[in-house]
Amino acid sequence: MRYMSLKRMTESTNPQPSAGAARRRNPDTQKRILEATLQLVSDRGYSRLTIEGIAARAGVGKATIYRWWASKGALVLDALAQVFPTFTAPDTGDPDHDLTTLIDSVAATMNEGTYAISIPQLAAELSSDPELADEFFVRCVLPNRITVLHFFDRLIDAGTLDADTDIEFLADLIVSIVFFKTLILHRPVGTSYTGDLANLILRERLPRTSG
Amino acid sequence: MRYMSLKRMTESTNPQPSAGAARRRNPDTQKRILEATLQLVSDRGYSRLTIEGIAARAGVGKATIYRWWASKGALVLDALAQVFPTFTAPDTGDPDHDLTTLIDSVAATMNEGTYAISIPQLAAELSSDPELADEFFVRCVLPNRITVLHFFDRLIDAGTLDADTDIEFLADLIVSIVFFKTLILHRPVGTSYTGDLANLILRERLPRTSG
Amino acid sequence: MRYMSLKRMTESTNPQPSAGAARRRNPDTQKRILEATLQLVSDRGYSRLTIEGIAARAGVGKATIYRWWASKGALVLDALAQVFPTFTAPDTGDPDHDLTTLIDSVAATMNEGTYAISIPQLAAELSSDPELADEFFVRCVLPNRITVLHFFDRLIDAGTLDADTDIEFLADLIVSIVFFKTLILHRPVGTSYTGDLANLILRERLPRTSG
Amino acid sequence: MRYMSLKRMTESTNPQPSAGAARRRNPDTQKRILEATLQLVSDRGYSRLTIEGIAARAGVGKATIYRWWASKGALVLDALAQVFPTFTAPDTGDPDHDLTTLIDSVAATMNEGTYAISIPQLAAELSSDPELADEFFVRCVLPNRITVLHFFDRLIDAGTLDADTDIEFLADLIVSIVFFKTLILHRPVGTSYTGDLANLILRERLPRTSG
DNA sequence: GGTTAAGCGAGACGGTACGTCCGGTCTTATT
DNA sequence: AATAAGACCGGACGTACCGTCTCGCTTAACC
Repeated sequence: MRYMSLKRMTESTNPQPSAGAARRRNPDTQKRILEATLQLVSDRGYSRLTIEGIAARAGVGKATIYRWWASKGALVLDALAQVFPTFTAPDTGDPDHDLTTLIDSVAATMNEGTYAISIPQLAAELSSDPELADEFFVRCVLPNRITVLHFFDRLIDAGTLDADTDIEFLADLIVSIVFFKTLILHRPVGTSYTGDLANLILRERLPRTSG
Repeated sequence: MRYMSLKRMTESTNPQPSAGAARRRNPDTQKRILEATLQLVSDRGYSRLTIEGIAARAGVGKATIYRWWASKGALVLDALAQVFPTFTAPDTGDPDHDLTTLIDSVAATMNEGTYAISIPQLAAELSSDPELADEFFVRCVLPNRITVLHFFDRLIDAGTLDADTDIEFLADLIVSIVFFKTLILHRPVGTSYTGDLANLILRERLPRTSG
Repeated sequence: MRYMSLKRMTESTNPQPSAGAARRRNPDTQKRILEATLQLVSDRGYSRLTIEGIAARAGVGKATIYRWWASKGALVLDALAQVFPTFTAPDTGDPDHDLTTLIDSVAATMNEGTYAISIPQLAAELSSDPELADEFFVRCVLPNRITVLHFFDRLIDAGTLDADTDIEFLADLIVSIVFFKTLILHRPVGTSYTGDLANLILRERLPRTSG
Repeated sequence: MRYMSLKRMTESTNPQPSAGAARRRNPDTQKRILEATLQLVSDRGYSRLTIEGIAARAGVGKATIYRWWASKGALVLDALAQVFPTFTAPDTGDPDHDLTTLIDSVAATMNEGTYAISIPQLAAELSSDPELADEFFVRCVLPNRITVLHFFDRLIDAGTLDADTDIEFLADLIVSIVFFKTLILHRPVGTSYTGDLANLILRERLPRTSG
């Protein structure tokens, strides 16, 4: 294995609500809360989200929410994680096509309304709550990161990439740039950009200006 | 000029408080408010910042703050912009040294307490307030981006980089990765990482694993 | 009989929990609940008493309490009634001594911590719940009132009081003044006051100022 | 002066809201709050009164109520004190008539809806809040007690009562019995009862049964 | 140099949401 | 079948800040 530096692969500490005596939660109630949360976070964004609003929308007492989630951040994270996609990398034999498709699917996710609105604000929350950050990493980031690393593994096996290529760097590279472009700069990542990235990775060639 | 795609170089809309009849503002009062804001944002972070707290700390009425700034975001941005550094690129003739120094200074800024705490939360705010985002870009990002682009200009003039290199891509690349590593993943950007980036830019060589 | 205007001598409606099918109640459980109630009402007073607190202290489910008592008032009343004293009037042949002893024992009860704390607050509850008021009357007031009336009967038989004395008025007089002094004004009823009352009753002589 | 044992004649500590810097209250707001409080306490009784309900009815923020009153009890007391009557004793020369009129007016007040509902519950509150009890005494009880004592003074001057009669006892007697009969037992104090009391006071004659 | 409009501190105010407590009902598992 | 445990909805609690709004006071600008 080439990427076992995934040391943060802690098991999820998530909705197990502390107590030893296995409190019995009502699955229907939980579902209604998570759905209401997703609805409202899409509609209004994380910062205008209120626990009262969620409770009202879900037809639930506020205390029920506080019983099972420690904070607004934990609730939103849980709700997002339920629906956050896990992409799969195609394997057509054409590395250029496969890689651009993979990058596009990452970019598409970042651009999707719900995530575009909620992730920057959630990221702000995570930056002051390491436990929550870990949970986000484990539940949303890690599965996809593994997909990407497996993909590069395949390229190495096929001889497209050198065996000693730092594929974790490549994963970071893709995610950083796509994250920054879409969520911070709010600029679309178009096909030309995707091609530049693929070119950089497959042929170690930095992009040139068209002019 | 190779990077005149800086089309967002709008003039600052900032503390001009709309009104036509030149209001007489007390510079001392403004200073106390901005200082109090910086203090508190460093101590507690953006989200726990309150206008009341700033007013109290500055010994100022709340209305005075509302008179001059449209929102908490505008105030914090203004306060940060007063102290946000403008890096300068060294020019020793050794491209590797100059470039790693430049990247290090960007990374150092991102790691400094005040910015590490406030920028992710401010970024969240910016993502739902385009005008504020523009102002941030113009006052904090643009000057440094110009520095970086000038630096790459020099490398082109010296023949270190090809004349048609997409230096805007290079600037994005550095900022994206440093931003992501430090502010999102909270991982330090050490010398090895800096070297990898310099290597990639100066020699178009992706990093390899040590093992 | 001289005082059969006790028309409110309704039978207790109390802890018969309505239902037809003779529920088998666990006597130990009931006892633990009543004891916890008494404890807590003494410690914290009626208004800071909570059903949850009682259930926790008694090691009992809340539903068990609701099953057997209709309200917090009914529960507290039941608990108090278990321990509320029934005084006995002495019969030494000295009317002054016997009467002052009797009044003192009423006053002493009113001053006892548990009752001093709980009775005013219970009285407030009774004033908006006639059924509960009736129960309180029958279980706590009536037995003692009968004792007092019997006592006055004896004084009439002994010729100390006229045969047509309105002994219900006398009973009201004693209770009213002692209740008001101790529970409303929080002023002790000392021996001088007790003597004044005895003097008024036995010799129809209003008290004079000492000076 | 025959009754200067009114030692509790402390000056009101009431709505002077602590701070030295004389916070400026809006009289209109205060009036709306007090009116809403009176309305609701008459309608629903003290215990079903909520601060939220008062705020809503008065069109006021909850915080405004909490700013000026320390507790529900203090607010209700303030509201009641605004409208609590101050009786005047008639002086026709006929002591029997004057005294029965005076007692009747006390009884009538106790029977009036608003007071009948709120006073027992307020009394319960007072029994665990000595400061509030003092304020109630000073603002509602004391003025009327002085009236009663002045009345008995006149009777002494007129020779109707002995000069050394303990008129404070007489005042207690009237209030105790009327309070107890009306507010605790919820029994009306009719003309026959009033007459008995007057007879007891003016002629030192305990009542006899009619039969 | 006196007037006057502004900036300003202080903080009252109507609101919204917070996070907590408890009431009273209902479900599940245990005894 | 009664119980303990406790989840659940709902309503109110008392608090923190929001952004707006008077108040007087001070101070600079223009008569």
